[in-house]
Amino acid sequence: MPTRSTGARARLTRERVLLAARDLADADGVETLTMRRLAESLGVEAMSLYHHVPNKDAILDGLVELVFTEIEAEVGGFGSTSTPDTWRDDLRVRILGARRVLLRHPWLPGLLEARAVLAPTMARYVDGVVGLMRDGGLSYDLVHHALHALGSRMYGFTQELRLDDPDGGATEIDPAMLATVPNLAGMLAEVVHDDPGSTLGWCDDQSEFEFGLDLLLDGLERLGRR
Amino acid sequence: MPTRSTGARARLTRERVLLAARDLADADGVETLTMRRLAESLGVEAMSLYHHVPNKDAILDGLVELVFTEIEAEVGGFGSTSTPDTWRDDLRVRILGARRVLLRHPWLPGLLEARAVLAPTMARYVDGVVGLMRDGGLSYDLVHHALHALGSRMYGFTQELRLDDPDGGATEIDPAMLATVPNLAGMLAEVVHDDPGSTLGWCDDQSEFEFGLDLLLDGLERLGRR
DNA sequence: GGGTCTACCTTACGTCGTAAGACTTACGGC
DNA sequence: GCCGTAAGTCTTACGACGTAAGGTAGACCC
Repeated sequence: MPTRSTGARARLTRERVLLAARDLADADGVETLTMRRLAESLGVEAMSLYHHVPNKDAILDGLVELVFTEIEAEVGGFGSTSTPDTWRDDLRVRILGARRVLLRHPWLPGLLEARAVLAPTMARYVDGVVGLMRDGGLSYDLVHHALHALGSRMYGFTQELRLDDPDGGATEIDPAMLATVPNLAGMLAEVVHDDPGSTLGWCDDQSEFEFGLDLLLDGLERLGRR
Repeated sequence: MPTRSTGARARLTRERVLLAARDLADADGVETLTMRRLAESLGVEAMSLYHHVPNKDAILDGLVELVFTEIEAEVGGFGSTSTPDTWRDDLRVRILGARRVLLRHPWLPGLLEARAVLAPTMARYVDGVVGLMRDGGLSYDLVHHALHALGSRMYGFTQELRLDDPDGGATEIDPAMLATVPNLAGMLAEVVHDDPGSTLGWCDDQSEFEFGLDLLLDGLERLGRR
C-alpha cells in the first residue's frame, strides 16, 4: 500500500516548518538552526523545505512573526484603549506580557536585531503601544521620543551587560583583573546577585528589568503631564 | 636577494591583524569579515593568520578590546573623579564620548551582544562608570540598578526599532499595511523624521539617544538624592 | 654544515545555504 | 486503464565558511 505514505507522513506546510523551527530554536538556540537539522527534525530532506519557504531568511522572518503572534495572544490583542490616568500601568502590563513570551523564546532578541524588515504583527504591536500612549494624552512627538527611549525594552527585553553567567552563577572574574576594577569589585561584593536563573540569557533579571522600565515610564508620565 | 623578502613584506603581527580586521569591518561590516578576506587584505593566506591569533573568535574579542581602547582615548581615560553635584553630567559626557567612537564602528554592538566574555578594557570602562556614580554619592545598590537600567545605553548605543531605513530615508511601509497600524501611521505623518543619517545603523538618532539617556539619568539623580 | 625555530603556504575536511534537476505520487480527462 | 500534469520530495553538486594537518623557506645558532 504505497499510497498510504501520503496519510502516514503528515504533509509539510509552511506552518509546520515554522513551528518546528521555533521548537528547535527553543531547544538548542537559533545558532544551531540549520536547514538540514530542521529538515531532519521533520523527517524530511533539507531541500524539501524550499517548497514551502523561499529561503532560510524567510524562516527567520516567519519566526519573528510567530513570536509576535504569541505575544498578541498573551496580552489579549493589541487593540484596547486607555486613559490619561491608566496608560502608564496599561503599557507596563503590556510590555511585561511581551516579556513573558520572550522569556520562552530567548533567541528572539538576537533575531530582531539582525533583521531589517518590520514584520506586520510586530508593527501592530508597536501600533498598540502608540495607541495606549495616545489614549493617555501624550502628543505624537512625545510618543515618538518614548518609543526611542524605551527601545528594545518595549519588546520586553534589554540588551544587557553580562556580569552574570547565562547558566546562573556569577562569572568568575579572575583576581588579577579584579584589581583593575575596584569600583566594580566593590559593587559586586555588596550586591550579591542572589537570584540567578530567570534571566533572558543576559543578566536581565525581572526586577532589574522592571526597575529600568519604571524609571522610563515615570519620566515619560511626568513629561506627559506638562 | 631572496632574504629581501623579509624586509619587503611587513611582518604580520597580532596588532596588524586586528587593525586590518577593524578596517574591514568598518568598510564592509563584520558579517563580511572572513579569515580569507582578512588575509587577502593583508596580502597573505588565511592560515597564516593562525600564527598570530588562535581562531576567529579571538579576533572578534580583540576587536571589542580595540574599540574600548579607542573609547578610553576618546574620553581621556577611565579614571577621573566626580562629585554629587556633577556626576550626572560627568557620566553623560563619558557616555556620549563612548557613543562618538561607536558611531565610527557601528558593528561593535552586534559583537558585544553575541560575545560572552567581559573584555578587560570593557570591564574598566564599566568600572569607571561605577566610579563616577559612587563619587556622586549613589549607593552600590542604586549603582547596580543603574547599570541594568542603562543597559547598552551605557556604551553609547541603544538597540532600536527600525522604522527608519539604515541608509537614510524612511522605510516605505506599504499602504495595505499602513491601514493596520493607524496610530503608528498618525505618528509618522506628524513627526517627519527630518534628520536621517547620523544613525548607528538603527534609528538611533543622536537627539533621540540623548533624550532616553537624560530620562534615565534624571530619574537616577532623583533617586540618588533621597 | 646541520639543527631548530618561526612564519608562511598548501591541501583537505566537514559545515553551511541553496541551485538544478530527477524521481514519486495524486489526480483529472479520456 | 492510460496519460499528461503538477506538486512534493529527494539527489547531487557548488561555492562559501572556519580550521586541522602538515609542508616549506629563510634566519639564527652551534
